[in-house]
Formats: sequence, C-alpha cells, structure tokens
Amino acid sequence: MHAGPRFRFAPSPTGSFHVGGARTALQNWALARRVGGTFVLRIEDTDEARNRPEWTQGILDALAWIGISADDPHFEGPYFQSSYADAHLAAAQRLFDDGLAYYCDLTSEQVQQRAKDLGINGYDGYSRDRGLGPGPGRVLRFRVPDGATVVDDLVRGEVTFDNTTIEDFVLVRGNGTPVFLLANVVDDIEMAITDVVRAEEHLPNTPKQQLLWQALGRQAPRWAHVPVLVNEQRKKLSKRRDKVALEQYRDEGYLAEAMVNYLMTLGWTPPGAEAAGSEIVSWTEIEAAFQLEDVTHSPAFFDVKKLGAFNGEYIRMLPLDEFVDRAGAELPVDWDRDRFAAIAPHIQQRLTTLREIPDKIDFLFWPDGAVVQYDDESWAKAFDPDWAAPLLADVINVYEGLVDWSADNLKVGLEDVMSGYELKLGKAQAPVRVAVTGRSVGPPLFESMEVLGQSETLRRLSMAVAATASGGGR
RNA sequence: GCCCCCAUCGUCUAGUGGCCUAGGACACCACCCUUUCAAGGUGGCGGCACGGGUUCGAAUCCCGUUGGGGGUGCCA
Repeated sequence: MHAGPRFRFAPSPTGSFHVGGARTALQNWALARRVGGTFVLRIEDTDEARNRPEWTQGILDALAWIGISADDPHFEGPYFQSSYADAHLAAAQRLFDDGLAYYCDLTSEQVQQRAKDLGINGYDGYSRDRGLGPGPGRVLRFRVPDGATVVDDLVRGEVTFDNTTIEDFVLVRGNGTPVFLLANVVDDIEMAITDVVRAEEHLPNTPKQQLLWQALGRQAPRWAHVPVLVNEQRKKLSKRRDKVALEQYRDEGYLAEAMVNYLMTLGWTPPGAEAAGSEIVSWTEIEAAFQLEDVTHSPAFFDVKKLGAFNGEYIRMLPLDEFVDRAGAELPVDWDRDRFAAIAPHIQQRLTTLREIPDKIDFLFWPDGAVVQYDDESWAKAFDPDWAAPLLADVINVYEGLVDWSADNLKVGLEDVMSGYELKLGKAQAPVRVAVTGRSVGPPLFESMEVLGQSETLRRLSMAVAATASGGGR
C-alpha cells in the first residue's frame, strides 16, 4: 500500500478490452508508478457482468499483457462497484437529509412533456420546493446550486460550466437503485481516489461529479481528460464499426511492447524522440517521462499501419532465440520447431506481425511427397521465358551432384548454370523459387532450400520440369 | 436545441511571441544496396482551416467564422 496519489482505472466488463481503455490504463499506470502512487482497479460490474467472471478475468489478462501486473506493489484491486451498493444508497440518504437532494414524482415521460410545453431543455426543477418524501416511483434528484462550476483539468486547464445549464439530475431511480454517476463518485470517495485520468468523453459529466464530491463534503480529485481515439472518419472508436479489441491485436501477433509504445505516442511524444529520429521508446523511458501536462488536446486517429510499423521494429529488435520462442506460439503444432529455428533468422526481418509467419514459410512444412500448389500468376511469370525449363533441368543436374548441401553451394550452383544462359541471379532464381515454394516471393531461396533438404528440393524441381513438359503449372 | 472540447504535412506529432526557410515519425515516391520480398541507406513530396485584431515581430496571445468531435437517460 502506497501513501501517494491514488489513480483509478474503472473499466466495465463487456467481454473485450478496448484499446482506448488500454491507453488510459497505461497512462494511469505510468503516473502511479512514477510518483510512487497506486493504480486502483475498479470493475464497474453490472448484473450481466457478475454472471460472467470470465469477463473480469479478461480485463486482468489484458492488463497483464500490457505490463500492468496485479502482483505489482503499485497495483490495488480489483474492487467491484456492485459491492459498494450500500454506500451508494447511504450517500443518497445523506444528501436528502442535508437538503441537497429532493424527491420528484414526475416520470421521464412527464418531464419530457413539461419541457416540450414550456419550451425548455430537460428538467426544470419542478419538485425542488414541493417537500416530497421518498415513495414508490419517486426519484431522488440532486439540487444543483446557483453559480458556476469550474473543473480544473490537468490537460485542458480550467473549464467553466454555468450551473443553469446543469439540470437537477437523478441520483436514485424510482425503483430505488442508484444511478451510475452517483455510484461512481461514491466509489471514488470510498477508495480515496485522488486522481481521475480518463477519456475526454467524460468531461461534460465532470461538473456533476464535482458537485457531488462537494455535496458529500469532500474535495474533488484532480481531473485529467485525455483526448479520445478516433477512426478514419474521425469518430470515436467504437466496438461496432472498428477493430478495437486489444485481445484481437494480441491474437494477430502484435507484440505487447509495440502496442504499449504505440498507444502511448497517441497524444504524447516521448522527450528525445525527435532528436533520436525514432518514436520507439522503452517503457522505462515512458514511465520516467510521461506527464499529463504534455498530452495533446485533440483526438488521435488509431492508425493500424503505424502500429504495424512499430510492431515490425519490435519484432526485429527481438534476440533470435526469443523471436523463435514467441513466434513458435503462432505456428501449427505439428510443425517441426528445429526446422523453424533454422529459417527463423531469415524471416525475422520481413514481418509486420507474428501471425504472418505460417503463410510465408508453409512450403517448408508440407509433408514429403506433397503436390506443390503453384500460384498461377507466379508460375506464368516465371516459366514464360523459354529458358526457364532447360535452366531448371540443368539446375537439377548440378544439385544432384552436390555433396555439401549448403546455401552457399546452392547459390554457386545456380550461378554456374545461369552463366550459360546469360542471366542475372534475380531472373534465374525465379523459376527455381516457384518450383520449390509455389510462389514468386518468399524468404531467401538458397537458405530455404538448405533447410528443405536435398531430396525434397530435387523432387520439387523435377516436378516443375514435368509440369512444364505437360504444358502448365497444374 | 442546449452545453463542452478541439483545430500544424494524408496520419501521429515537435513547436508556449523572434532560434521556423515550420522539425521528426508512419505512409507515399525515387534512387542505392540486393537472391524474390523485406530490412537498411540516401533523397523527395507534403502542413500552421479562414477572417479580424494585439505586437517592431505571430503557428504561438485575443475575438469571430467555419469545420470536426463529444455530452446531453429513472444506460453503464
């Protein structure tokens, strides 16, 4: 337990973890650790969520993936909103007793009707002075005081709201249950939260919350509203339209380090990034430097392309054995791990995500004797020249006699053959590549053939020669 | 409707009145390297929304316009 500031992160379980949530979690985490404070996790659970413990576990897993570990001394929780229900109602009662809230018997339809008739917006304070007590169907409303509410925001400065634009909002529903806004504030008070760092979409509700803190006799926390993440249409990232599930990126082979780094550069630039000519920064550096005052004010487009660029860099930075390890998890279980390790150094530089690996090297793992499925376009291009088939035959001859089956020798062998055709390596390798891999692009050819082995390589080469003789790739 | 926020290359951003001929990153283009594809290297394209002020001087301060976003429930 740390004595410092207490940052809260309060996700609602929905079955998937939003990348925007991941970013605010990370920001809270960086701050909490840097200032020696606490990251307080509170699950805003609902009835549905309570019946689905795996949703809560999903949040914990997602947080752990991006480096926010429940075992860390700066981590506290998880707490659950539902377990504070009594406190929510007690607070409501206090507000009523103190005259800071009052009951109203208007239904929402009636409120709407009144607004329409009077030509006003929302609720007009109809029951403010009617002295109603609690009763079935009656809601408890907060008595918004006169004046103005100034929200002092760490990223935006002072934001002033005229209290006349804030209607007497509901605290407790007609059925006796507290609304989210009240629950939220009471929870924050119960958990002694001192810093609320969250997405900008919550800014308009902040004056209500601040008023509630004050009415409950507490000093409001420090607020910070960071810009939202948007899609290419500049709309808030939504589950419906956009790819926002952190788990999905994880499953597609994005590295947590890359995701974390990218997320943190949205709305903030690590100091020194410009001088270094790179935005790739370690978490240690991020944690040491991140501060709310430096966060941008405008929404940021979540650019998967740039994420991919970061991811590629992180993959390339991995030590080879670690790359083999992590990539191994993405491979079909029946693939020979030693064989993969042999080709690994040659594909590490060619990836955006780990997920792409199988498609790039599947030809190394076809069962022996398999019929090569040629890509039509690749075949047509490689075997269109009339030298292709004869060259392949010559290559087979040379390769059959190779004693030391190594990439270097394979290269020399092809070079010997191609000199007779006055070809450059770039051209000459094409039919060989298509014959062996079925495609015109892929990992370095000679290294691939070395891994494939002599007999299987020769078999495939012969197969292609036979196919040219019969007039096509299929 | 009402309230709030925002506005620098296509995108993410640096910039807090003179260091700005507006810098970097991603993307894009060209060239180099090259065993296809990448990676790497070099170079290029490309921006202060608009209009008024303030000031000797404005991307930077003020006002307005326009544009974008968010909020606005007896949802969470």
